[in-house]
Amino acid sequence: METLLDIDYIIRDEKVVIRLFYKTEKGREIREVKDFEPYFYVISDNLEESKKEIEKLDNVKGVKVVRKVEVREKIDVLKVAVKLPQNVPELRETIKGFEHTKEVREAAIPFAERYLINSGIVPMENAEHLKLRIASFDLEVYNPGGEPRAGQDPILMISYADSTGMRRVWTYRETPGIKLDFLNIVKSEQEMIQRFIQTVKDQEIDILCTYNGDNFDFPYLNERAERYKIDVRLGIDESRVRLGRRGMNLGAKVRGRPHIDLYPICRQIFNLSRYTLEDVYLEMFNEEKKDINASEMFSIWDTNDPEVMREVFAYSMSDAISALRIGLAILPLQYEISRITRVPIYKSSRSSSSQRVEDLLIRRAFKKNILIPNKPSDRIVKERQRSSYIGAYVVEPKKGIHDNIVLFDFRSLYPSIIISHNIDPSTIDCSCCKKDDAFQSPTGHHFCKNTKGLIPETVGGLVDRRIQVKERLKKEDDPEKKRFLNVEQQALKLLSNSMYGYFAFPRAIWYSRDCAEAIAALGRQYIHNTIEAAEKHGFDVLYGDTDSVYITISGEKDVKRIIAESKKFSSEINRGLPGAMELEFEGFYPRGIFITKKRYALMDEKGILLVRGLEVRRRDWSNIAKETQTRVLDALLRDNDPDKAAEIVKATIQRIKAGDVELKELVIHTQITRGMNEYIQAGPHIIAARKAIKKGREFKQGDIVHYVVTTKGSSISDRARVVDFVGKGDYDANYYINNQVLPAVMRILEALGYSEDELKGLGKQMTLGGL
DNA sequence: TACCAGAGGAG
DNA sequence: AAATCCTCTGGTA
Repeated sequence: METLLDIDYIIRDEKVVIRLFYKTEKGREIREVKDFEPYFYVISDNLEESKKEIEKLDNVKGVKVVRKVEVREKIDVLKVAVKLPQNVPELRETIKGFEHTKEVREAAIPFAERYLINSGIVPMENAEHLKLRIASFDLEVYNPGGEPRAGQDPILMISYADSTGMRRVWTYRETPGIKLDFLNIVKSEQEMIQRFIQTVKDQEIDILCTYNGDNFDFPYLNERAERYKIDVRLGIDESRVRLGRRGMNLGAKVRGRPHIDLYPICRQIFNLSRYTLEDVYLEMFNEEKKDINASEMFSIWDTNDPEVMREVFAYSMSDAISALRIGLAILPLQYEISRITRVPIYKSSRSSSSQRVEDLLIRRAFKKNILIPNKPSDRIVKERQRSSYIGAYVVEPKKGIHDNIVLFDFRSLYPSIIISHNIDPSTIDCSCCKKDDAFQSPTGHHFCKNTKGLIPETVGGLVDRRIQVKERLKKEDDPEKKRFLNVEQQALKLLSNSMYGYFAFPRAIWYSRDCAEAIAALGRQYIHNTIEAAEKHGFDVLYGDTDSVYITISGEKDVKRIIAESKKFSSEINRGLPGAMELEFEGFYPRGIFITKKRYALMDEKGILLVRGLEVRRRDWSNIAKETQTRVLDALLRDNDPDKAAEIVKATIQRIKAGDVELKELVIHTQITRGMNEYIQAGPHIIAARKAIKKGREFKQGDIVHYVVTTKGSSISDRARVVDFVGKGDYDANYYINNQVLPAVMRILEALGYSEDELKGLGKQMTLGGL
């Protein structure tokens, strides 16, 4: 048994050698492949001439005519084998200029990846059975000037935790009287770094986890190590950690011992207000983790108070332990994505959803002998960005409270449309099929009924496999195996749900606006028809969005009858649907309130509140407003008690006025979505961030600003401050009453049919304190 | 008051 | 570096 952890290539004696980094039952193994040549394809309008011309070029090892699939035809192209991977880009440019060349293809696939595609090897296979050794580490650094500068501020501690149970904090400060079994005091920063590196090797670690290691820990470690002329040789082949560019950010690569940065993964899979290690830990395990404000690290270190130092060492240790625990929880899904897309985990763990879909499609295309299209040029991308199309349909809700609500939705609507209608760039408007009825082609395009497209086949594969996994899941009793199967079905769902968005993504290789548009149009037809049928059936349609419909029978008190009628209805609809499609009875809600499109709340039979779109779901509203809104919803939906709701609002306003609301209830979290200088209109979060920058804090695109509206300043933006610079009690009570709590609760009361005057009175009265 | 930029959610 | 649909806020004229 073995698992492929990483792959690369080296040049030895002017020959290219692929290296496969395996973990086997016996340990680590680097296997070499020496007979795999770099190659690419040339489409030519004169194969003979092109072949002769290309054969004369330096570094070309062979040219042969091969048959490949292009869109829906088989065509002959030239396969050009070359000496070294670096010859590919050179030769591509030369050959592009040749008279008969129409296009050069597959000349931008990285060589090691090319081997992986062609060999069909599945990375991370058996990863769970081989008991991989996982470690995590974390640095604490000196930071007297606010943000630490690696050029001058030393690393103070390195914490380390691994799956064999080893725990360490290395430091070089003697603190008398402290005995902690994980604490290891060494002579210098240099020795600390060396101990860490040696431990990773001695422990034979397979995967290294960090929390933000790409952009902090590894770059910092590298720079500090460089000062001492130490090489951070953590690679299995004794190579250094390499910092590569990944778009705007860095990526720290450890050869053969994949480094997984958990921070970007957490940002991708969780939707939180903050993404500190503490917040993510709380979200995942519902446990508080020890936290020390990083900006205080230097003063703590300088003071060297034994009691405080003990806390800091414990905190440092908890960082590594938490990161390890998060890693162990998150890695199985990452393994699975790596296996399904067949991409090494270092890359797949850092991939966007469009990249993953594309990786999968490229591998499927190779299997089907399809010639892979080139990436679109920037000019084409810009052109594609200009065009838009009509997407999903949203039903105007029947506003207010309703009882006995049934929810139907189409199971995986878009994937099932892609499969059922064979939607693919290569099947669109084929000449072998006739244009069908309007339902089949609402955008005027039709899709081939004879030949399955690459994308429908791929989505079909994912969906079928998911059905099988779910079947196995049902029969499985072993909880561990159940977990693996559940992760597998999650990964399959993730990928099949990304396919529609991929079609409309301007940088996609298999971009097709027409396909995206057709999928959306068909989606609208299915939901429209369902709504129409529901109304004909005597249901009241309360709301619907994209693939869902909320219905009830107004005046009907008999819940059993409503549910029975609903089930009858869905099976009736399903009889008329194509194979892969299904309308599901999703749930029953005794009570609910619809405010506007995409904003509503439901209470289920267990009394659990389900809220969509309202302020309580948004990170850019304060907790005080969100909490109050939740309590008001609860009073209305559970207790049917508007007076109680009003009391809640009054009490909250009193608290705000009294000035004793905690800052953390008042913080508003808003992301910086563009460059700090690109704003035409800067909102409060940008103004707050600019003020913090003047005080030495760093803010960049992608960061979330955590701010409070204080009393100092004229406009709201003027009054907004980053929370770390706000003193206790320094908040603008009027803002939190009039711009946070009241709007959030009024919206709900308004939908209940309170007259505007009543509400104004309520609001005004409350604002003025005439309670 | 009307409009726009900006943010973030739903599905 | 997935799409569109939609609501709402705060700034500006």
